[in-house]
Amino acid sequence: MPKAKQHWLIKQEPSTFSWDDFVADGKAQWDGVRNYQARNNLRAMKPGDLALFYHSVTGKEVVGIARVVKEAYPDPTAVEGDWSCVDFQPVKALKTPVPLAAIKAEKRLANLLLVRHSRLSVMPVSAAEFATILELGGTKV
DNA sequence: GCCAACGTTGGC
DNA sequence: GCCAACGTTGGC
Repeated sequence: MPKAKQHWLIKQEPSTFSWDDFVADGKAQWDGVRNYQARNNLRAMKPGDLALFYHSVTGKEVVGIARVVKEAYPDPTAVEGDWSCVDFQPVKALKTPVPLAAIKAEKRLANLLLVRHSRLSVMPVSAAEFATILELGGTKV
């Protein structure tokens, strides 16, 4: 039996790497993570897992869905330390982006780490939370 | 642009 | 091992 898919949320400033850049490239090496908690989350990802793509700072909204295509491997951009990255490819954009304000207003998302721990850049999301955000975004996988 | 929250660093 | 200082992130 295959294990149930895990769900994640990955954050990026669109001025650095936006959803549009991601779609244009067709894939992304998610490198440069320098936070242990975020790194450990990257390492827990399996190919096929789905991740919400969130624009921080400017935008502040979930804009799309990405799929893990390669599990964690050593981050080639790390000059020192023990860091990892994974590869994603875009699945689809949300029909309607889900802004942070809407997430905060939704009771079912009160425990979302994005709200409770706003500085974490890679975080797990429960299947229910994932489904709720897709519902708010008017989108099905 | 400011500030709060958090992680990391370094002195003791 | 504690804690103050500092840097970074991200919401407002």
